[in-house]
Amino acid sequence: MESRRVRRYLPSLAARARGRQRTSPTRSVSEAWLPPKARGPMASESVAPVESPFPLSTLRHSVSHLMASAVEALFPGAKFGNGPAIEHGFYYDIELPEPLEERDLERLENEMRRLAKKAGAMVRSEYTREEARARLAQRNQTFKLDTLARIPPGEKITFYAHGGWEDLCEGPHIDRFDQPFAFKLQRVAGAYWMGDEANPMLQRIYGTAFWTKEDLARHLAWLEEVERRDHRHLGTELDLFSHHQEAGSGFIFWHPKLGAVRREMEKFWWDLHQTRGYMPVYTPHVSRETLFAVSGHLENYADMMYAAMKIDEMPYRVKPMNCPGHILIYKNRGRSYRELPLRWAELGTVYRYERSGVLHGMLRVRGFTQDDSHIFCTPEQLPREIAGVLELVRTLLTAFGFQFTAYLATRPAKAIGDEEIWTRAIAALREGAVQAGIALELDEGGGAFYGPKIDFKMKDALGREWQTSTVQCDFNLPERFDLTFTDKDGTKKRPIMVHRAIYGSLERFAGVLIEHYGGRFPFWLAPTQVVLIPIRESHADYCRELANALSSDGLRVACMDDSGHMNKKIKEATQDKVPFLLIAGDREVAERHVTVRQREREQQENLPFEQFRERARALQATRSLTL
RNA sequence: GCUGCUGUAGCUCAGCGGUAGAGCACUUCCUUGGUAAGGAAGAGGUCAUGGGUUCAAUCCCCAUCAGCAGCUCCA
Repeated sequence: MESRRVRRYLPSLAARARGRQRTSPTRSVSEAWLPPKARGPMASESVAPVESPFPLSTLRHSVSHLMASAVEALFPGAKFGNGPAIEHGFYYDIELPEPLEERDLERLENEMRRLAKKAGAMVRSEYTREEARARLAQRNQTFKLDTLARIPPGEKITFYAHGGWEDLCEGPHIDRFDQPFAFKLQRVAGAYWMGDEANPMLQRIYGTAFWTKEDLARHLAWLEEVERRDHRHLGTELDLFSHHQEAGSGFIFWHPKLGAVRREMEKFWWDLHQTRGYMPVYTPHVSRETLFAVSGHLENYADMMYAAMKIDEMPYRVKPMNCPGHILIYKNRGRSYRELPLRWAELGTVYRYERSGVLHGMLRVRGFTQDDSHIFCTPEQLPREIAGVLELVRTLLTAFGFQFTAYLATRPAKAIGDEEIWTRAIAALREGAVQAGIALELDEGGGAFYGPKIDFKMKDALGREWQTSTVQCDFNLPERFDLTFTDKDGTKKRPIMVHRAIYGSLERFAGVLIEHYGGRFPFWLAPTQVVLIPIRESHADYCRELANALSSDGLRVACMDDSGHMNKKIKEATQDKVPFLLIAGDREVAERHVTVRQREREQQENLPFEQFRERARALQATRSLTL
């Protein structure tokens, strides 16, 4: 694997790998509830690659060199950092006296094309450390000298050159530039040298390359589709949510249309829980600070918590998590083994400080509602409880049309609780997965310090992966709060606590749903499910009658009975992505029919209203993903 | 938080050192139309906020707030 070999030369790759774990199963309990950024395979990469002796990543790595040489040609004095291939392309980190602008990218592309034509072969040369140092020092390449110094003794030191421009690099590279390939420079952003905040910030130029124009075009089309589905754009376009300067960043205002979606999410969520023996609990948003001292949040999590407020001279805090509240309910009286397991669930809104630069639409926010639940059980009950949670996760994610993968995260280096309890808990997680029939991938050492967990990554309609659901064993909080239950033999024993969230955060899940569906919500979630459009004013009564009937079935219906032209109403409802438009004129009124325009279907159909009504009821009742 | 970019009508965006424009949306009137924009008129802006430079600032400078692309971070 190239990337593995390159890593020694390019330590920023390690940082990249770390960054990627943000969305990977190594996230800790709180992280699981924080919105990661989606990353996903390019649609174009699923297409069979053109026959080539070199993998795509090698081409991209080489094109990053080509770009660097173009930068040096246009901006003499540039100092080069690292320039690896990455998942969807490549980048190069470069220090320049002036910030680059987007229009510079076009100049660079032209220069790259010019250089590629005359560059010919890429030539590999091996040097001694001293020679290499001299070559880099002569060009005053201080970052490269830094990189050179990090190459372990005994390793070969190689340079790759094309068209007279050379770069310290382990390779491998393509053989020549005078062969067909297609590339595009995409954007400029800042990036710390070696990924360390303490280091100077370089300018990172991102680009991508493919062997053919067609592949590149496909990739760019995919990016456009991602752009089209961006929940922030759709949120404005479809009047779903907003945030406000007056309210501060990272806080979401759900508009009525997204409110309707959320109500459906909540209803569905609660239906699933009620039938699985969960009980609802509600806990306050603000508590005395001492509660979070006991829980350890103050000690370990203070950076993420909002400052204390004084009430009656005592410090209070807004909650960053729901668990301490649920624990207080548990501790409110003595507990018997007879009542375990206790399964308590709350849609609990929490507030966490996130650095301003990480906020992102609904996906990373400062106030959000977790679909939080805590299960208090005996060690013996653990496998059964885990199985129950996993089944619930599968049921819920599948209902929205997500595929998912589950990862078992085991004991990290820094952990509390003795070996034995970890071993038993991990065995319980495995056992639960077997019972639920869910395959586990292993994330060795990826558990939280307080217990092992299973994280889920779900894949959306564009193939991007998101982490939402998580199931975590906790040995820490039961200790800290001295939770007990009285067992059969009359002795006090320590329960195990399981934290779990399935949506994770309603904000983030809703944001992902918007992108997953591209704003075309399935019938049961659609903010407006049916729109009625009378052809003439004289048909409005009929339409209102039908609207009332559908409305009494519990559906969200709008009757566009104001004056105005039918065509325009059709256009508006279509743009709102309403699943069904029912149009009625003389013919329909006479026969008690409707003409149905179904979203994204050319063919419209004329059918008895009652028949449509049955169909709508069925779609709603089954939470069907298709119309 | 850091680097860069951005902030003009509800939305998308023009524009300019001499206090502003378009399209859509909105309001009113006309239009009764068989499947994606009927017509006309009107209203709507402290040009993000606060300082500064200038005879004069929406425009130039600084700060703040907010957004965007990344980086870093996310027990």
